[in-house]
Amino acid sequence: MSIAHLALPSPLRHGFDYRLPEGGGELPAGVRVRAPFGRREVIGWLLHESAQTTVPVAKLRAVLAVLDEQPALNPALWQLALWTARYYQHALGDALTQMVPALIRQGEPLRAAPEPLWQLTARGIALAADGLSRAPKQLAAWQVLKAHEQGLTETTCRALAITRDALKALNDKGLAHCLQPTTRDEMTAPSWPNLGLAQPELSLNDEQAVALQALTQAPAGFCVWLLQGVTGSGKTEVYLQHIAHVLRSGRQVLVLVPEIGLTPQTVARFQARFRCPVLALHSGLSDRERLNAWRQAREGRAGIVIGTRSAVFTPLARPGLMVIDEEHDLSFKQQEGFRYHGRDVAVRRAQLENIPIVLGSATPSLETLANAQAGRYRRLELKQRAGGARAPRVRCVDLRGQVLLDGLCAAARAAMTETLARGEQVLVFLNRRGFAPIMLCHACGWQAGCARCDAKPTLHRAPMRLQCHHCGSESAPPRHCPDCGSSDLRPAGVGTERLADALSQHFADTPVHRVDRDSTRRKGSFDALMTAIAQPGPAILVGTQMLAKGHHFPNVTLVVIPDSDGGLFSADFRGPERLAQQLVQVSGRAGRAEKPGTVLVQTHQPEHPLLQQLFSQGYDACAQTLLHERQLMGLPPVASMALLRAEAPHTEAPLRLLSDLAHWLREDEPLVQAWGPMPAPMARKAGMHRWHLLLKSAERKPLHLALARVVAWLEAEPEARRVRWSIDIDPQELG
DNA sequence: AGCACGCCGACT
DNA sequence: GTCGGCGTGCTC
Repeated sequence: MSIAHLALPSPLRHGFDYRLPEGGGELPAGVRVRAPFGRREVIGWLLHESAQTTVPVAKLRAVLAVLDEQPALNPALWQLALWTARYYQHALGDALTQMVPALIRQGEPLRAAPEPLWQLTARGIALAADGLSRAPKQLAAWQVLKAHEQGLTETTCRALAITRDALKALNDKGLAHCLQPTTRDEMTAPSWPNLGLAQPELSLNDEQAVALQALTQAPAGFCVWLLQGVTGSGKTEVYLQHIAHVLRSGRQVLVLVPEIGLTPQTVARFQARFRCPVLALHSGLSDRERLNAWRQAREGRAGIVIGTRSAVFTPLARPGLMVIDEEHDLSFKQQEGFRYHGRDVAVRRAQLENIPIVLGSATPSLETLANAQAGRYRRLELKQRAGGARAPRVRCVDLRGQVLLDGLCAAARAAMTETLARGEQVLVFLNRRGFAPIMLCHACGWQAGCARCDAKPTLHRAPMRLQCHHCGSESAPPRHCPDCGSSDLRPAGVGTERLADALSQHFADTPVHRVDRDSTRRKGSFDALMTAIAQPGPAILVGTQMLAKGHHFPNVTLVVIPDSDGGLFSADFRGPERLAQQLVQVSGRAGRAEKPGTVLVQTHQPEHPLLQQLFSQGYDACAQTLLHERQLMGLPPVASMALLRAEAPHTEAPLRLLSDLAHWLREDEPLVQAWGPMPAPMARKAGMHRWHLLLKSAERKPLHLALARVVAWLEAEPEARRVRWSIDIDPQELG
């Protein structure tokens, strides 16, 4: 009897054995099968076939159907799936499920039914270039079809920004026609045989040219590059020219960007440059569109795939290069469930596919810097701002003893007034949305608290609500203090909403734009704001994180950071690193060639060594100090770390579980240090009591061996079933 | 994770 | 009387 070992969509971390119908021949690993599982039917993945099983024969059920002839994932991606599940201690079946589009895990065929092909007719080929000069859309379509004599499918046409209307118009004029489907093998040839650039390349400065030269002249095969370029140094132009090089060799390129970076502008920049299909995998795609994109990438029809974290698993028929833009960005780490790090998975993938990968950032993570220093990554630096722009001037303002009005001191207000008077723009970066972070009673000191979390709900004004940003609960603010009955309840502290209100009163003639999750919730409102901001003339932008990433505001010449102290004393050992990155990234939003920017940092700790060093010597020096500190404390990236989280409605069960585990580890695993259990930074969240146990080891291997034992223990332990536990490998935030 | 089974409060 | 709350247990 033939036994199939399957990975099934379930959080259970082991395979399941099934009987396989006889006479099917040897099946390759990685094909999808349909199988009964409990009371339902699921789609699983064949891990391997075998002649025997440890499962009692009576329990075995039969595979219902084999869905694929060929594996869905090529050998490199299949190996990547196995590696990723093992590395992050996650159930393989669940990991595989998250690696493919929803419709693939629901059993849709791997490949689309053959589509009709669009081609130019003989008349279309003979047409002179000015024949369609009055129909720009048709002209563009005609040009693309002319460049692809072998024909293009409708899906590919769409990816090339050709509308159906344009095709129809060309068809009506007898310039193009649609051929009925034939059997074709799209896996073999690129759809962009002669890559033409739709737009000329920008000229490079010396540093950029050196970097590009290094990238393009390197021997083929796996290599990790760190492209470290200060904001405005033209990293993207280096990527684009490197990508052109790879596309010309007929290979495909995968670009990962942070969640906030996948904007229509980013995609447009790629589409404007290359005459090859550019796919954007963004959250707005329907399941069907996502499947189409996946197939196009997998069959080699897409030249460039741009996406966020999960795009790292997009199969490519002819991979040639991966680019991870803003590699330090937190959004590359999935923060729940399958907690993989998109950048680290990408590096492993590049190794398995044997292709180069470029990690780009102005403020590389300490992990990446350490890898570069150890010689594992090759480092390229861009220190000049393109076009001769100067780096912004940074001023620290000592807040001690100063009177603050809506969170701003007199010096900050004066600087803003001057800047606006010159007709320039000001950006105020505040990482707290809402009106005020606290509501308190002026008579007795009572503070509003969240019923379900150890957090203070934020007061929002429009509409007037108390909102907990941690569990999402909302309530109407009380009119009287529940403790003393006083009606003198006051908002304390400043959020973006309050700051924007105050500034529009103070600078009554200046438009004030607020950019945060609340003001950009509606679709398209972010783009509208960006358009408004791009107008010349004085303006004030007040915003959170959102403003710190990706976008450059050429009219902004003053950046004000009202509160930089939070990150200096964070519970998280990565707090200082994140603060340094954030300050540098925000500063980079300001100024351009003829108008250098100023950054004004308000702080109660002007002599704090981190700020001192960051502003006098720059990010690299600061990163060196932080790395040295990590070394002394035995923290990542010098050591390996994993975080065990446990939570339950009452505090005892998770605490006891982690205590037992810590005790057991201390006895049995001398190479692993266990810190805790300790209450999570927010010990109660959404009604759950949360505990952490931090595991650390000088070497990765003993930590992973110990974790495998921990998982086995947790899965067998009946006590653990009443606790929600999870494992976070290389935790990025201890929240 | 699903999806069942199973045993206790407020409704037709 | 039963509709449904979520605790507990199982999935080859």
